[in-house]
Formats: sequence, C-alpha cells, structure tokens
Amino acid sequence: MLQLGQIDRADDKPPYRQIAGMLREAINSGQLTAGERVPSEAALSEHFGVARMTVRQAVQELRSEGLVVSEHGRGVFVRPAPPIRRLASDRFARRHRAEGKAAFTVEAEKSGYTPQVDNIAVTRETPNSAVAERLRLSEGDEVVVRSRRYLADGRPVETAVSYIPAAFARDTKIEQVDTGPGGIYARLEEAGHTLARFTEEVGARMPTPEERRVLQLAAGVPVLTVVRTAFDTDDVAVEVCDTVKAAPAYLLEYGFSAR
Amino acid sequence: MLQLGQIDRADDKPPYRQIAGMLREAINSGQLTAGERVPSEAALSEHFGVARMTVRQAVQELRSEGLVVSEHGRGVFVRPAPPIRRLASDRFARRHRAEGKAAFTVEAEKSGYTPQVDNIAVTRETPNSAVAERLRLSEGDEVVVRSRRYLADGRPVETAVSYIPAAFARDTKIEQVDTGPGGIYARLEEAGHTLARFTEEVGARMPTPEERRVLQLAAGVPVLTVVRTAFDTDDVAVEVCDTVKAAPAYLLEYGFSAR
DNA sequence: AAGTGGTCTAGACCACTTT
DNA sequence: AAGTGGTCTAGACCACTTG
Repeated sequence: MLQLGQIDRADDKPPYRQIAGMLREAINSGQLTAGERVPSEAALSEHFGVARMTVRQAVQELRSEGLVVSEHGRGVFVRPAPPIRRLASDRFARRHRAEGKAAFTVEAEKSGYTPQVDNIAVTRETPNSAVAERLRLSEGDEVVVRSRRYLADGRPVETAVSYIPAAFARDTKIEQVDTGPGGIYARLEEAGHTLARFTEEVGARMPTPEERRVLQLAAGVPVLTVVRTAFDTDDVAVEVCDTVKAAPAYLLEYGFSAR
Repeated sequence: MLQLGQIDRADDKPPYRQIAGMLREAINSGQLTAGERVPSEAALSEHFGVARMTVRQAVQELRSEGLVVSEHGRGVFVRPAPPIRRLASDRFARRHRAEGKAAFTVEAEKSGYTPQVDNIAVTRETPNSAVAERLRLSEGDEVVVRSRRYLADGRPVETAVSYIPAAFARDTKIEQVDTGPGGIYARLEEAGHTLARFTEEVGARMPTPEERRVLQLAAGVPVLTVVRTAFDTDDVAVEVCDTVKAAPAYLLEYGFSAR
C-alpha cells in the first residue's frame, strides 16, 4: 500500500496543495507507476482527515497537469506515457512518394505502429484569409479542402486539413476520397507541380473541446499545431496543411544550416 | 452588461458545463474582449440560480483552457493574447554573430521588443545520459552548464540551459557569465569549431510547477520544448541547448527541401 | 468597509464499473 | 450491491484589492 505523509496545518501551503504535492512526489519517485490506481478519494479523504471536496481539488490539480486521468466508476490512474513518434523533416522526401507511400505510412513503418486514416472528407470552399494569404490566392478563388484524422495502433493522434487551390486539383484524384499511391503530393507532381520545399510553423496550445473529443484527449493535455506550406520548383505555394497533434505523442525533428 | 442565457435543467449537459459554454461563447464571439472582467462568481451564481461552487467549476474549466485568468481580490479576466514571437531558423545565421549579436537579440530587433536576460548561472557538471548521448561524450566527461532566463518587455518567455563539453570551453569566455559579443557560438567559432548545422527537437507539454513559477505561467498554459544540438564542420556536436518556452508567446518556423 | 476570489466543510444524489 | 468518481448544495472563513 502507498505510503503518504500527513498534512501540516501550520504550513502556509493549503491542504489541497500539500496533498497534490505528496501524490505528485509519489508518481515522480516511482512509488506510483504508470497505469497504477491512485488511492480512492474516499481513502485519501479519510487518510488526510479532510473533506472529499478538498481531495478532489488536489486530484484536479494533477489532472490539469496531465499526470493522472480519472475514469468514472473505476478510479484515478497514473497516466501511462504514450509511445513518442519522432517526425523527421525528411518524411516528405521524394523517394518515399516514388515508392507510393504517403508520409504517415513512412513514419509508421519506421516507428513500428499500425497506421490508419479515417474521417476523410473532401469539400470545395472559399478559404479563410490565413490560408488565402499563404497560397497567394485572389478574392473568390476556391480551394479543395481535404480533412482527415490519423490513428496509430487505433488511437487518434492527429487531425489534418489540406487546402489545395482548385486550379491545381482539376483533372486529378485530389478531389476524390482515395487519392491513390503517394497521396496528394504525388498527384500534384504528376500535374507538373514538382515539389521543391516546405515551410512549417509550429506552435502549441490547449485544445478546443471539439479537438479534445476528436483526438480523445484527457483533460490537461496540450496539442502541437503545425501549419505546413508546400512550394513547387517555381516557388508557387501549392498546398497548405493545417495539423493538430496530441502533444505527448510527438517529437518533431528539424535540421538547418549555420549559414 | 453581458447578456447570458439560462441553464436548461432538461439538458443532459451538467449546469457547470452549460455555464462554461455560455462564457466561452461570449469570449469567442467578442462580447467579452481581451482584458475585460467576467461577471463575479456571486453575480453568475445569482443569475443562473446555482451554488457558487457550481459557478467556480465552470470558471475552472475556462481557466484550464487558458481562456481566462483569475486575480485574487480583483476578479476573473479574459486573457489577453500575448504578442507572438516568430522564430525563424535563420536566427543562428553567421552574419548575425559577425555583427556581435546573439540570437535572442536578433529576434528582439526584428520583432520590436526589449530583450533581457537574467538568472544566468554557470556550473561544471557531469551530464545526464540524454545530453551525453547527443554530445557523444564518454563516461566521466564534464560539461559546462550555462542556464539563463529570457524576458521580452520584462515578461519571462523562455528558459534555456546550454551544455558545452568542458574540453571545448577551455581557455574561452564560455565559462564566464559574460561571454562577450555574439555569445557562446562566436566563442566556439574562435576556438576553431566553425558551426555547420543545427538540429532541433520540438515537443510540447504542461509545465512543471517550477517552470510555471519561473516563466510566470497562468494555470492551463502549456510550454514548447526545444532541444537544439549544434554541429561544427567536422560534424562534431559542440553544444546542446535545452529550452522551455511559454507556448502562447511563440511560433517556430522551419523550412526544408523536398529532396 | 465592501467586493472579489481562495479554500474548506459535511453532507447529498447520481452515473458508471466491478463483483 | 458495493465502490468509484461526477455533480451539486448552502453555508463558512480567509486573503487580497479597491474605494
């Protein structure tokens, strides 16, 4: 059974913080390991001699740090660290497309998980200003919007929305649900837009409730946002891809020169 | 005065979520703008006809999303969006060092804020395995550890810890608090380690309580982590720099080729 | 002094999971 | 049925900020 100290009523830190601190320490020191159940709120409330609401406040603090997740009717558990997926910036290299593989498939093979894509939707829309600016579109130009969700071993890890100028998608499979081997980048290259370079803008924030639902994120888990723009050999922006990734599941790798 | 609806007791969503939803909507729709005060807990509790604890739970939800911040004795305020600092990957270009400017100074000039560095500490330590591995050090090799905190217009935005193999720091200013114009990269180059390339590994997570304190982060604000490794022209790793950035204040920009 | 959020109590009923 | 977390009530006292 887990050993826990007692509250010091003389301490200026409020009881709920002291309790949170002791539980955090138990997790960090390995007394409570990943997946293990934290003592029930009733047990903690009795052990520390405080009201249940006070214990709940302590647990809430750990939840918001992402240290534990609670499951209704089962208990509170130490969050197991998900396998980290390293994304190297060569994942869009032409040699992969030449083999008919999309970027997500390439990563999956390298990291050894089962890739899956669902919730694919394709529409045609007038882009918002951020997308229009990146694609240097004129007022009224339309884009093909491809949204989808990626899963690794059945767990959602990322949502992505691609925006391709409608003019570039004409007479290609880009506007169909199945884009064929190598994905949209392969289709763009066949249409004469040989890809030359990409830029990525990386940020992080807390997810919206909608994103939490789609990515099945526990409370207190942030997301990484990556907006990628693809340019062809004429330095024309041919695609903007807006992705939202479950932060704990990713490590992004970039390289650049000192010149 | 802010217009708010009423709770629907027949709705399957609990009252506190309905209240959180209405407040979130008021913020997103612009009825409540950045910096503005949210109605007091007493006022909300009376308006909705619920106990104060129920209102607090709603506000807690918004706090954990980073939408609002509360100030003891003053009220709850819509969080103003901080100015975003875009970090381009040319910020370590040699031309900047040649002008005697460190990377942080370069960004500051471009973005128009006042840069500041404090909490500088320099020690000599045996590195942990992650650092030792990146620097390809042998058992027992020491590193010079330089830690500091960066502020923009007086607000903490980033902490950084650099690890430089002690062998490379010998007879340089690297082990002194003031490293001179152009910073440690300029000193490394003077010592014959001309820089060739960098790699960066980017992730995001919730901050530790210590990081929240040092970066003065409100509850529910994630951090971006960037681990940069610098290589010289012989492809020897000469520095590892571990940084933790307040996520809302940053957008990282990277470019790479399609080859 | 008045108003604000921070913390806490001692209950209650509910929904969910497991036995 | 028993145990778990989820939600809620109706109070209380405190610390902090402002007029």
